Amino acid sequence: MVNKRSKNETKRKQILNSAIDLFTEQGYAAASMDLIAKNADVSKQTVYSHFGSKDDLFFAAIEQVCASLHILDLSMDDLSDPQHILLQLAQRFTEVITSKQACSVHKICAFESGAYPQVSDIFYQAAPLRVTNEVAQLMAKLHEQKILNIDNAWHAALQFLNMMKGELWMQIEFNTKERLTPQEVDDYLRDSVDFFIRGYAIK
Amino acid sequence: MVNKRSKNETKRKQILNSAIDLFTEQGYAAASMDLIAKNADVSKQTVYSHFGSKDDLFFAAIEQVCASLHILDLSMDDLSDPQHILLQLAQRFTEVITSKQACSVHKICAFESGAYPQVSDIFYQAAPLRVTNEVAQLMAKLHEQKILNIDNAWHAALQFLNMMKGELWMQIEFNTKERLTPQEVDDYLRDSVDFFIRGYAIK
DNA sequence: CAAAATAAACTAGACAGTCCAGTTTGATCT
DNA sequence: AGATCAAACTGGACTGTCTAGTTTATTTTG
Repeated sequence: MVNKRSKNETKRKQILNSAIDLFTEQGYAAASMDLIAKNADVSKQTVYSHFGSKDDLFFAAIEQVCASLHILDLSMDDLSDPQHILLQLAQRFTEVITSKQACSVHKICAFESGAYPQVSDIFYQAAPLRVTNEVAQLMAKLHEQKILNIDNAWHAALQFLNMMKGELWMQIEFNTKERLTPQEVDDYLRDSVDFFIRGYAIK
Repeated sequence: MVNKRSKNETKRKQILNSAIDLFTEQGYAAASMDLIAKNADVSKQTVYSHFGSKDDLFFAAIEQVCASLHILDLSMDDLSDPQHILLQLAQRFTEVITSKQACSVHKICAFESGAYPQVSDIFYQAAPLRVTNEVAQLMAKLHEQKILNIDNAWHAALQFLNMMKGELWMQIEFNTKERLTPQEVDDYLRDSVDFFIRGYAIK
Protein backbone atom coordinates (compact mmCIF):
# COMPACT_ATOMS: atom_id res chain seq x y z
CA MET A 1 0.00 0.00 0.00
CA VAL A 2 2.04 2.90 1.22
CA ASN A 3 5.35 3.22 -0.50
CA LYS A 4 7.57 1.94 2.26
CA ARG A 5 11.19 2.46 1.76
CA SER A 6 13.25 -0.68 2.26
CA LYS A 7 16.60 -0.81 3.87
CA ASN A 8 19.56 -0.51 1.63
CA GLU A 9 20.80 -3.96 0.69
CA THR A 10 24.15 -2.56 -0.35
CA LYS A 11 24.74 -1.18 3.10
CA ARG A 12 23.79 -4.47 4.63
CA LYS A 13 26.47 -6.13 2.56
CA GLN A 14 29.01 -3.47 3.44
CA ILE A 15 28.32 -4.01 7.11
CA LEU A 16 28.50 -7.77 6.77
CA ASN A 17 31.79 -7.64 4.89
CA SER A 18 33.29 -5.29 7.39
CA ALA A 19 32.11 -7.52 10.22
CA ILE A 20 33.56 -10.59 8.54
CA ASP A 21 36.91 -8.87 8.14
CA LEU A 22 37.13 -7.69 11.70
CA PHE A 23 35.69 -10.72 13.44
CA THR A 24 37.88 -13.14 11.57
CA GLU A 25 40.99 -11.01 11.94
CA GLN A 26 40.59 -10.01 15.56
CA GLY A 27 38.06 -12.31 17.12
CA TYR A 28 34.73 -11.52 18.67
CA ALA A 29 35.82 -9.53 21.71
CA ALA A 30 38.48 -7.42 20.05
CA ALA A 31 36.30 -6.35 17.13
CA SER A 32 34.34 -3.25 18.15
CA MET A 33 31.03 -2.19 16.71
CA ASP A 34 32.36 1.33 16.23
CA LEU A 35 35.15 0.11 14.00
CA ILE A 36 32.87 -2.26 12.11
CA ALA A 37 30.57 0.67 11.34
CA LYS A 38 33.45 2.91 10.38
CA ASN A 39 35.02 0.35 8.04
CA ALA A 40 31.62 -0.29 6.49
CA ASP A 41 31.31 3.44 5.82
CA VAL A 42 28.07 3.50 7.67
CA SER A 43 26.83 4.98 10.90
CA LYS A 44 26.74 2.90 14.01
CA GLN A 45 23.02 3.33 14.17
CA THR A 46 22.63 1.77 10.75
CA VAL A 47 24.53 -1.25 11.93
CA TYR A 48 22.10 -1.64 14.80
CA SER A 49 19.12 -1.12 12.53
CA HIS A 50 20.23 -3.94 10.22
CA PHE A 51 21.54 -6.28 12.90
CA GLY A 52 20.05 -5.98 16.35
CA SER A 53 23.12 -6.72 18.43
CA LYS A 54 26.77 -7.62 18.28
CA ASP A 55 25.87 -11.27 18.75
CA ASP A 56 23.41 -11.21 15.86
CA LEU A 57 25.96 -9.60 13.63
CA PHE A 58 28.54 -12.16 14.67
CA PHE A 59 26.23 -15.05 13.78
CA ALA A 60 25.35 -13.51 10.46
CA ALA A 61 29.00 -12.90 9.63
CA ILE A 62 30.10 -16.44 10.43
CA GLU A 63 27.15 -17.89 8.58
CA GLN A 64 27.99 -15.82 5.54
CA VAL A 65 31.65 -16.68 5.51
CA CYS A 66 30.95 -20.38 6.02
CA ALA A 67 28.48 -20.40 3.16
CA SER A 68 31.08 -18.85 0.91
CA LEU A 69 33.92 -21.20 1.78
CA HIS A 70 34.89 -22.77 -1.46
CA ILE A 71 35.25 -26.43 -1.15
CA LEU A 72 37.04 -29.27 -2.86
CA ASP A 73 35.01 -29.81 -6.02
CA LEU A 74 36.09 -33.30 -6.74
CA SER A 75 35.58 -34.67 -10.20
CA MET A 76 35.12 -38.40 -9.93
CA ASP A 77 35.02 -39.43 -13.56
CA ASP A 78 38.24 -41.17 -14.34
CA LEU A 79 39.56 -42.91 -11.25
CA SER A 80 41.84 -45.33 -13.04
CA ASP A 81 44.96 -43.58 -11.78
CA PRO A 82 44.39 -43.31 -8.03
CA GLN A 83 47.91 -42.09 -7.42
CA HIS A 84 47.21 -39.08 -9.58
CA ILE A 85 43.68 -38.46 -8.29
CA LEU A 86 44.68 -38.65 -4.66
CA LEU A 87 47.72 -36.47 -5.07
CA GLN A 88 45.60 -33.82 -6.72
CA LEU A 89 43.09 -34.11 -3.94
CA ALA A 90 45.82 -33.79 -1.34
CA GLN A 91 47.24 -30.72 -3.03
CA ARG A 92 43.85 -29.12 -3.41
CA PHE A 93 43.04 -29.84 0.24
CA THR A 94 46.32 -28.29 1.32
CA GLU A 95 45.51 -25.16 -0.64
CA VAL A 96 42.09 -24.92 0.92
CA ILE A 97 43.15 -25.35 4.53
CA THR A 98 46.02 -22.92 4.19
CA SER A 99 43.91 -20.13 2.72
CA LYS A 100 43.80 -17.08 4.92
CA GLN A 101 40.03 -17.03 5.04
CA ALA A 102 39.66 -20.65 6.06
CA CYS A 103 42.35 -20.34 8.72
CA SER A 104 40.83 -17.25 10.27
CA VAL A 105 37.33 -18.59 10.50
CA HIS A 106 38.58 -21.93 11.74
CA LYS A 107 40.54 -20.22 14.48
CA ILE A 108 37.72 -18.06 15.72
CA CYS A 109 35.12 -20.83 15.59
CA ALA A 110 37.33 -23.16 17.57
CA PHE A 111 38.04 -20.46 20.12
CA GLU A 112 34.43 -19.42 20.57
CA SER A 113 33.14 -22.98 20.59
CA GLY A 114 32.57 -22.70 24.32
CA ALA A 115 30.75 -19.37 24.34
CA TYR A 116 29.05 -19.72 20.95
CA PRO A 117 28.52 -23.37 20.10
CA GLN A 118 26.02 -22.46 17.37
CA VAL A 119 28.76 -20.64 15.53
CA SER A 120 31.34 -23.39 15.75
CA ASP A 121 28.68 -25.85 14.68
CA ILE A 122 27.97 -23.90 11.52
CA PHE A 123 31.63 -24.10 10.64
CA TYR A 124 31.92 -27.75 11.58
CA GLN A 125 29.05 -28.65 9.26
CA ALA A 126 30.14 -26.35 6.45
CA ALA A 127 33.79 -27.26 6.34
CA PRO A 128 35.25 -30.39 7.89
CA LEU A 129 32.11 -32.52 7.73
CA ARG A 130 31.28 -31.46 4.22
CA VAL A 131 34.77 -32.15 2.92
CA THR A 132 34.98 -35.48 4.69
CA ASN A 133 31.69 -36.49 3.12
CA GLU A 134 32.92 -35.58 -0.34
CA VAL A 135 36.10 -37.56 0.13
CA ALA A 136 34.23 -40.50 1.62
CA GLN A 137 32.19 -40.68 -1.57
CA LEU A 138 35.38 -40.79 -3.57
CA MET A 139 36.71 -43.55 -1.36
CA ALA A 140 33.52 -45.53 -1.82
CA LYS A 141 33.85 -45.25 -5.59
CA LEU A 142 37.45 -46.37 -5.51
CA HIS A 143 36.26 -49.41 -3.65
CA GLU A 144 33.29 -50.10 -5.93
CA GLN A 145 35.49 -49.93 -8.97
CA LYS A 146 37.97 -52.28 -7.28
CA ILE A 147 40.75 -49.78 -7.60
CA LEU A 148 41.42 -49.82 -3.90
CA ASN A 149 40.21 -52.10 -1.14
CA ILE A 150 38.43 -49.74 1.25
CA ASP A 151 36.11 -51.37 3.75
CA ASN A 152 35.09 -48.26 5.57
CA ALA A 153 34.97 -45.22 3.31
CA TRP A 154 34.31 -42.80 6.16
CA HIS A 155 37.31 -43.99 8.12
CA ALA A 156 39.46 -43.85 5.02
CA ALA A 157 38.37 -40.28 4.31
CA LEU A 158 39.21 -39.22 7.87
CA GLN A 159 42.55 -40.95 7.71
CA PHE A 160 43.41 -39.41 4.39
CA LEU A 161 42.44 -35.87 5.26
CA ASN A 162 43.91 -35.78 8.73
CA MET A 163 47.10 -37.29 7.47
CA MET A 164 47.50 -34.68 4.77
CA LYS A 165 47.40 -31.88 7.30
CA GLY A 166 50.78 -33.02 8.54
CA GLU A 167 53.21 -30.55 10.00
CA LEU A 168 52.08 -27.70 7.79
CA TRP A 169 48.78 -27.33 9.53
CA MET A 170 50.38 -27.21 12.97
CA GLN A 171 52.73 -24.50 11.79
CA ILE A 172 49.85 -22.44 10.52
CA GLU A 173 47.74 -23.05 13.58
CA PHE A 174 50.52 -21.89 15.88
CA ASN A 175 51.89 -19.28 13.54
CA THR A 176 55.44 -20.55 13.78
CA LYS A 177 58.36 -18.52 12.56
CA GLU A 178 59.89 -21.35 10.57
CA ARG A 179 57.78 -22.84 7.82
CA LEU A 180 58.08 -25.88 5.62
CA THR A 181 59.12 -25.14 2.07
CA PRO A 182 56.67 -25.95 -0.72
CA GLN A 183 59.09 -28.70 -1.69
CA GLU A 184 58.95 -30.27 1.75
CA VAL A 185 55.19 -30.07 1.77
CA ASP A 186 54.99 -31.71 -1.63
CA ASP A 187 57.36 -34.47 -0.57
CA TYR A 188 55.19 -35.15 2.42
CA LEU A 189 52.02 -35.26 0.33
CA ARG A 190 53.54 -37.64 -2.19
CA ASP A 191 54.89 -39.88 0.55
CA SER A 192 51.51 -39.92 2.19
CA VAL A 193 49.58 -40.68 -0.98
CA ASP A 194 51.92 -43.60 -1.69
CA PHE A 195 51.51 -44.83 1.84
CA PHE A 196 47.74 -44.53 1.60
CA ILE A 197 47.61 -46.53 -1.60
CA ARG A 198 49.85 -49.25 -0.15
CA GLY A 199 47.62 -49.49 2.90
CA TYR A 200 44.49 -49.88 0.84
CA ALA A 201 45.91 -51.78 -2.13
CA ILE A 202 43.87 -54.59 -3.58
CA LYS A 203 45.40 -57.86 -2.53
CA MET B 1 72.57 -4.34 57.20
CA VAL B 2 69.92 -4.01 54.58
CA ASN B 3 66.66 -5.70 55.32
CA LYS B 4 65.64 -8.46 52.91
CA ARG B 5 62.23 -9.95 53.06
CA SER B 6 61.36 -12.19 50.18
CA LYS B 7 58.01 -12.45 48.51
CA ASN B 8 55.78 -15.25 49.55
CA GLU B 9 56.29 -18.18 47.20
CA THR B 10 52.95 -19.67 48.20
CA LYS B 11 51.14 -16.57 47.06
CA ARG B 12 53.02 -16.62 43.81
CA LYS B 13 51.78 -20.13 43.21
CA GLN B 14 48.24 -19.22 44.17
CA ILE B 15 48.30 -16.37 41.68
CA LEU B 16 49.77 -18.53 38.96
CA ASN B 17 47.24 -21.28 39.48
CA SER B 18 44.38 -18.84 39.47
CA ALA B 19 45.74 -17.26 36.31
CA ILE B 20 46.11 -20.65 34.62
CA ASP B 21 42.53 -21.51 35.47
CA LEU B 22 41.06 -18.28 34.20
CA PHE B 23 43.23 -17.80 31.14
CA THR B 24 42.70 -21.33 29.91
CA GLU B 25 38.98 -21.31 30.65
CA GLN B 26 38.13 -17.86 29.35
CA GLY B 27 41.00 -16.70 27.19
CA TYR B 28 43.28 -13.75 27.63
CA ALA B 29 40.85 -10.90 27.10
CA ALA B 30 37.98 -12.26 29.15
CA ALA B 31 40.09 -13.08 32.19
CA SER B 32 40.28 -10.00 34.40
CA MET B 33 43.08 -9.20 36.78
CA ASP B 34 40.53 -8.43 39.47
CA LEU B 35 39.08 -11.92 39.28
CA ILE B 36 42.48 -13.56 39.09
CA ALA B 37 43.43 -11.77 42.29
CA LYS B 38 40.18 -12.63 43.97
CA ASN B 39 40.37 -16.33 43.06
CA ALA B 40 43.97 -16.40 44.24
CA ASP B 41 42.86 -14.97 47.59
CA VAL B 42 45.30 -12.16 47.23
CA SER B 43 45.11 -8.42 46.72
CA LYS B 44 45.38 -7.00 43.26
CA GLN B 45 48.49 -5.13 44.28
CA THR B 46 50.19 -8.38 45.19
CA VAL B 47 49.48 -9.73 41.73
CA TYR B 48 51.18 -6.70 40.23
CA SER B 49 54.10 -6.97 42.61
CA HIS B 50 54.75 -10.59 41.62
CA PHE B 51 54.01 -10.20 37.91
CA GLY B 52 54.44 -6.77 36.43
CA SER B 53 51.58 -6.79 33.97
CA LYS B 54 48.77 -8.87 32.57
CA ASP B 55 50.99 -9.88 29.67
CA ASP B 56 53.76 -11.05 31.97
CA LEU B 57 51.32 -13.08 34.00
CA PHE B 58 49.89 -14.58 30.83
CA PHE B 59 53.32 -15.69 29.63
CA ALA B 60 54.16 -17.17 33.01
CA ALA B 61 50.87 -19.03 33.17
CA ILE B 62 51.20 -20.57 29.72
CA GLU B 63 54.81 -21.47 30.35
CA GLN B 64 53.87 -23.18 33.57
CA VAL B 65 51.00 -25.15 32.13
CA CYS B 66 53.04 -26.24 29.10
CA ALA B 67 55.84 -27.42 31.35
CA SER B 68 53.39 -29.53 33.30
CA LEU B 69 51.69 -31.17 30.31
CA HIS B 70 52.20 -34.86 30.77
CA ILE B 71 53.31 -36.49 27.64
CA LEU B 72 53.28 -39.92 26.03
CA ASP B 73 56.00 -41.81 27.90
CA LEU B 74 56.66 -44.49 25.35
CA SER B 75 58.40 -47.60 26.44
CA MET B 76 60.30 -49.00 23.47
CA ASP B 77 61.59 -52.24 24.84
CA ASP B 78 59.66 -55.04 23.20
CA LEU B 79 58.55 -54.00 19.75
CA SER B 80 57.92 -57.47 18.43
CA ASP B 81 54.16 -56.95 18.38
CA PRO B 82 53.75 -53.66 16.50
CA GLN B 83 49.99 -54.06 16.33
CA HIS B 84 49.83 -54.02 20.11
CA ILE B 85 52.42 -51.29 20.60
CA LEU B 86 50.82 -48.96 18.08
CA LEU B 87 47.33 -49.47 19.38
CA GLN B 88 48.48 -48.64 22.88
CA LEU B 89 50.21 -45.58 21.54
CA ALA B 90 47.09 -44.52 19.68
CA GLN B 91 44.94 -44.97 22.75
CA ARG B 92 47.37 -43.09 24.97
CA PHE B 93 47.58 -40.28 22.43
CA THR B 94 43.80 -40.06 22.30
CA GLU B 95 43.64 -39.75 26.08
CA VAL B 96 46.24 -37.02 26.09
CA ILE B 97 44.68 -34.85 23.40
CA THR B 98 41.23 -35.14 24.88
CA SER B 99 42.25 -34.08 28.38
CA LYS B 100 40.60 -30.87 29.45
CA GLN B 101 43.88 -29.20 30.27
CA ALA B 102 45.48 -29.97 26.94
CA CYS B 103 42.41 -28.87 25.02
CA SER B 104 42.13 -25.56 26.83
CA VAL B 105 45.72 -24.59 26.42
CA HIS B 106 45.74 -25.73 22.80
CA LYS B 107 42.72 -23.59 22.07
CA ILE B 108 44.03 -20.43 23.65
CA CYS B 109 47.50 -20.77 22.16
CA ALA B 110 46.09 -21.27 18.68
CA PHE B 111 43.79 -18.30 19.10
CA GLU B 112 46.45 -15.97 20.45
CA SER B 113 49.07 -17.11 17.96
CA GLY B 114 48.64 -13.82 16.09
CA ALA B 115 48.87 -11.47 19.05
CA TYR B 116 51.24 -13.57 21.17
CA PRO B 117 53.41 -15.74 18.96
CA GLN B 118 55.82 -16.40 21.84
CA VAL B 119 53.04 -18.08 23.72
CA SER B 120 51.88 -20.31 20.91
CA ASP B 121 55.49 -21.20 20.22
CA ILE B 122 55.97 -22.44 23.75
CA PHE B 123 53.02 -24.74 23.30
CA TYR B 124 54.08 -25.86 19.86
CA GLN B 125 57.48 -26.91 21.17
CA ALA B 126 56.15 -28.44 24.35
CA ALA B 127 53.35 -30.48 22.91
CA PRO B 128 53.03 -31.38 19.22
CA LEU B 129 56.71 -31.20 18.36
CA ARG B 130 57.75 -33.11 21.43
CA VAL B 131 55.24 -35.86 20.86
CA THR B 132 56.06 -36.16 17.18
CA ASN B 133 59.71 -36.51 18.05
CA GLU B 134 59.01 -39.27 20.51
CA VAL B 135 56.91 -41.15 18.00
CA ALA B 136 59.46 -40.62 15.23
CA GLN B 137 62.03 -42.35 17.43
CA LEU B 138 59.69 -45.27 17.82
CA MET B 139 59.18 -45.42 14.07
CA ALA B 140 62.91 -45.40 13.50
CA LYS B 141 63.33 -48.33 15.87
CA LEU B 142 60.57 -50.28 14.15
CA HIS B 143 62.50 -49.78 10.92
CA GLU B 144 65.89 -50.67 12.39
CA GLN B 145 64.53 -53.86 13.83
CA LYS B 146 62.96 -54.68 10.49
CA ILE B 147 59.52 -54.90 12.00
CA LEU B 148 58.15 -52.29 9.64
CA ASN B 149 59.56 -50.73 6.50
CA ILE B 150 59.65 -47.03 7.32
CA ASP B 151 61.84 -44.88 5.11
CA ASN B 152 61.04 -41.57 6.68
CA ALA B 153 60.39 -41.84 10.40
CA TRP B 154 59.36 -38.22 10.76
CA HIS B 155 56.76 -38.50 8.02
CA ALA B 156 55.47 -41.72 9.49
CA ALA B 157 55.11 -40.13 12.92
CA LEU B 158 53.17 -37.22 11.47
CA GLN B 159 50.97 -39.53 9.47
CA PHE B 160 50.29 -41.74 12.45
CA LEU B 161 49.49 -38.98 14.92
CA ASN B 162 47.41 -36.85 12.61
CA MET B 163 45.48 -39.87 11.48
CA MET B 164 44.64 -40.89 15.01
CA LYS B 165 43.02 -37.57 15.73
CA GLY B 166 40.22 -38.54 13.39
CA GLU B 167 36.75 -37.23 13.92
CA LEU B 168 37.07 -37.13 17.70
CA TRP B 169 39.46 -34.24 17.67
CA MET B 170 37.24 -32.17 15.39
CA GLN B 171 34.31 -32.78 17.68
CA ILE B 172 36.28 -31.60 20.67
CA GLU B 173 37.74 -28.65 18.86
CA PHE B 174 34.29 -27.46 17.79
CA ASN B 175 32.52 -28.61 20.91
CA THR B 176 29.84 -30.49 19.02
CA LYS B 177 26.69 -31.65 20.70
CA GLU B 178 26.92 -35.19 19.34
CA ARG B 179 30.00 -37.16 20.24
CA LEU B 180 31.47 -40.43 19.09
CA THR B 181 31.02 -43.28 21.52
CA PRO B 182 34.14 -44.81 23.06
CA GLN B 183 33.33 -47.88 20.98
CA GLU B 184 33.33 -45.88 17.75
CA VAL B 185 36.59 -44.22 18.70
CA ASP B 186 38.18 -47.54 19.48
CA ASP B 187 37.00 -49.01 16.19
CA TYR B 188 38.56 -46.12 14.36
CA LEU B 189 41.84 -46.48 16.20
CA ARG B 190 42.03 -50.20 15.50
CA ASP B 191 41.16 -49.70 11.85
CA SER B 192 43.81 -47.04 11.57
CA VAL B 193 46.52 -49.06 13.27
CA ASP B 194 45.82 -51.97 10.91
CA PHE B 195 45.93 -49.62 7.96
CA PHE B 196 49.18 -48.12 9.15
CA ILE B 197 50.80 -51.50 9.52
CA ARG B 198 49.65 -52.58 6.05
CA GLY B 199 51.04 -49.40 4.55
CA TYR B 200 54.45 -49.90 6.15
CA ALA B 201 54.61 -53.69 6.10
CA ILE B 202 57.85 -55.42 5.22
CA LYS B 203 57.48 -56.86 1.75
C1' DC C 1 5.71 12.73 3.56
C1' DA C 2 7.36 8.81 6.02
C1' DA C 3 10.81 5.67 6.56
C1' DA C 4 15.80 5.31 6.49
C1' DA C 5 20.14 6.99 7.47
C1' DT C 6 23.27 10.05 9.69
C1' DA C 7 26.47 12.17 13.27
C1' DA C 8 27.30 13.00 17.66
C1' DA C 9 26.42 12.97 22.27
C1' DC C 10 25.32 10.12 25.94
C1' DT C 11 24.73 6.13 29.57
C1' DA C 12 26.40 2.61 32.13
C1' DG C 13 29.56 -0.68 32.99
C1' DA C 14 34.02 -3.03 32.62
C1' DC C 15 38.84 -3.18 32.84
C1' DA C 16 44.16 -2.34 33.46
C1' DG C 17 46.85 -0.23 36.18
C1' DT C 18 47.95 3.16 40.04
C1' DC C 19 47.75 5.21 44.54
C1' DC C 20 47.41 5.29 49.29
C1' DA C 21 46.84 4.61 54.21
C1' DG C 22 47.25 1.26 57.24
C1' DT C 23 48.77 -3.70 58.71
C1' DT C 24 51.62 -7.81 58.93
C1' DT C 25 55.94 -10.09 58.73
C1' DG C 26 60.46 -11.37 59.31
C1' DA C 27 65.30 -10.30 59.22
C1' DT C 28 68.74 -7.53 61.53
C1' DC C 29 70.68 -4.76 65.27
C1' DT C 30 71.26 -3.67 70.01
C1' DA D 1 64.83 -11.08 73.93
C1' DG D 2 63.13 -6.92 72.48
C1' DA D 3 63.23 -2.91 69.45
C1' DT D 4 63.51 -1.54 64.83
C1' DC D 5 62.78 -1.06 60.03
C1' DA D 6 61.88 -2.10 55.32
C1' DA D 7 59.51 -4.70 52.46
C1' DA D 8 55.26 -7.45 51.53
C1' DC D 9 50.59 -7.27 51.79
C1' DT D 10 45.74 -5.52 52.17
C1' DG D 11 41.49 -3.34 50.58
C1' DG D 12 39.51 0.09 48.57
C1' DA D 13 39.24 4.14 46.01
C1' DC D 14 40.57 6.28 41.79
C1' DT D 15 42.04 7.42 36.71
C1' DG D 16 41.68 6.94 32.12
C1' DT D 17 40.20 4.28 28.49
C1' DC D 18 37.23 1.41 26.05
C1' DT D 19 32.89 -0.76 24.89
C1' DA D 20 27.77 -2.03 23.75
C1' DG D 21 23.99 0.03 23.12
C1' DT D 22 20.63 4.29 23.23
C1' DT D 23 18.95 8.79 22.32
C1' DT D 24 18.27 12.80 19.73
C1' DA D 25 18.14 16.06 16.31
C1' DT D 26 18.90 16.41 11.49
C1' DT D 27 19.22 15.13 6.70
C1' DT D 28 18.36 12.10 2.78
C1' DT D 29 15.54 9.65 -0.28
C1' DG D 30 11.75 6.68 -2.53
